[in-house]
Amino acid sequence: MSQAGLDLPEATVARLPEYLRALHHLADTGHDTVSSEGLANAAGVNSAKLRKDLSHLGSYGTRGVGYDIGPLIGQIEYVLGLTMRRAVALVGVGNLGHALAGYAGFTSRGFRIAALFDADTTRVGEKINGLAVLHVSDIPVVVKRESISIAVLATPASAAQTVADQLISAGVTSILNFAPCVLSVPDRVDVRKVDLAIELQILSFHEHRKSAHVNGLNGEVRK
Amino acid sequence: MSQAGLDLPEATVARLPEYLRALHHLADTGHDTVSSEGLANAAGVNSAKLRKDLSHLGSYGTRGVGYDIGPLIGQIEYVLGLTMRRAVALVGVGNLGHALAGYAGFTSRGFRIAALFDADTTRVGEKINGLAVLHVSDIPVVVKRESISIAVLATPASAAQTVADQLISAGVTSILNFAPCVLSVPDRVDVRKVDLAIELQILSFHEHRKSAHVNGLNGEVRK
DNA sequence: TAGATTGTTAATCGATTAACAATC
DNA sequence: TAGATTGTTAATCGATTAACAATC
Repeated sequence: MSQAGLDLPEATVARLPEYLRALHHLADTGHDTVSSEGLANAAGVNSAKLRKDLSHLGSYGTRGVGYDIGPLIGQIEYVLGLTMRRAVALVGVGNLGHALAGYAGFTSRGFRIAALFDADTTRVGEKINGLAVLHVSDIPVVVKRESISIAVLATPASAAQTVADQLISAGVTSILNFAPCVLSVPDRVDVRKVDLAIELQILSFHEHRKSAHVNGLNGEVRK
Repeated sequence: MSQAGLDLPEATVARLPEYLRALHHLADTGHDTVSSEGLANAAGVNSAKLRKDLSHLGSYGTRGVGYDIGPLIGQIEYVLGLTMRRAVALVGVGNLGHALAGYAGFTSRGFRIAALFDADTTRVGEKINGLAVLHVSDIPVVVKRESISIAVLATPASAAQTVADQLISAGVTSILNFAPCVLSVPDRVDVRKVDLAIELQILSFHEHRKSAHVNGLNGEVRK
């Protein structure tokens, strides 16, 4: 009863890639099976949560023994749609985009950077990892030709919405947005956002709380 | 009754930086007040959630009018601990780390990269944005001297745990981890993880589901 | 069989949301 | 005052967790 159209809780979907990474690591280090406790530790969650998550995929464990690593990798990759290598477009090869274009993790974990775009004509033609940077005006033609459905957006915030609109009308239905702004997109398009400063600000909140604690304050009153 | 030791729901903490970004944008474009509906749109959430979140900070709105942007920015920055510019250490100036070292968003949004480290002696001494790369063996001395409590980890996964241990014993209590691995740290240390391949894999899951839908399948059965 | 471990249940917890009284 | 909008309530929803029966 394992299905692709499977409706999984979003929280589970977000953890499956971490399980997958941990399972690959276990496989690489010579393991064949792993207990929920073992895999949970490797993935940084508790074992009840792990078992609950995996139970949504169907039954890949054996009571008293654990999970068969090989088949479980196959099932998670299948559910995540990683049985094909997905083509990704990257827009914006500035500081961050340039680094993302060279990021080995994309290649090793199911993706292929199929096109690079930038609005700056002086960067067009430049090769990164053997792939030439194209002008953003080529987005419609190239995205269609390469059947690209996923894009990584690494432009300045001021350009992000316009580029997103162009990507979407060319056929992109998933966007990973590194620009610090909110994108407005049709319902059928999925957006995930990574904002590096926001991550640090969340940590800053906890630093602030920790220092209040050290001062023995239960609620350092402002002013 | 605004307090620093304030216990906020984690979900609220994670959204405050987004509100802050939207508020700065509104302030920059000449606005003085904004309604919950207006700010919610700018931040990509619904207005009920926004009002609930802000209610935890105390009362900064006026019924019938909206929120005063200036004071609200001040309050959110205060709660997030951004009234001081926090010193950050960055370890690993490879592909991604080099880009992060030059990321303007860190500087403009409350942080100061105070030290760069790498294990590769051939990179030690190299200057990035005017700051020299130091060897990881300098972590204990420099982290203490500069009172650094936040670190960004952009090393290979194989080195991440060892470097994290060194950072923590030098006094770091918050880590932003870009290495694709789980860190084990004491309870007092906060870790946030950014895994670029995982973000794409989550999008891939939704792509897979969308294509199953197009095929009219309610549950494309496997095999 | 005895020991180990999964898969599932049910209780609990936290987050979201609509609705509206309070109030500017 | 009338209109607008906040702050709060209460219902709902989804996620987490401990515990344990099922079963290898």
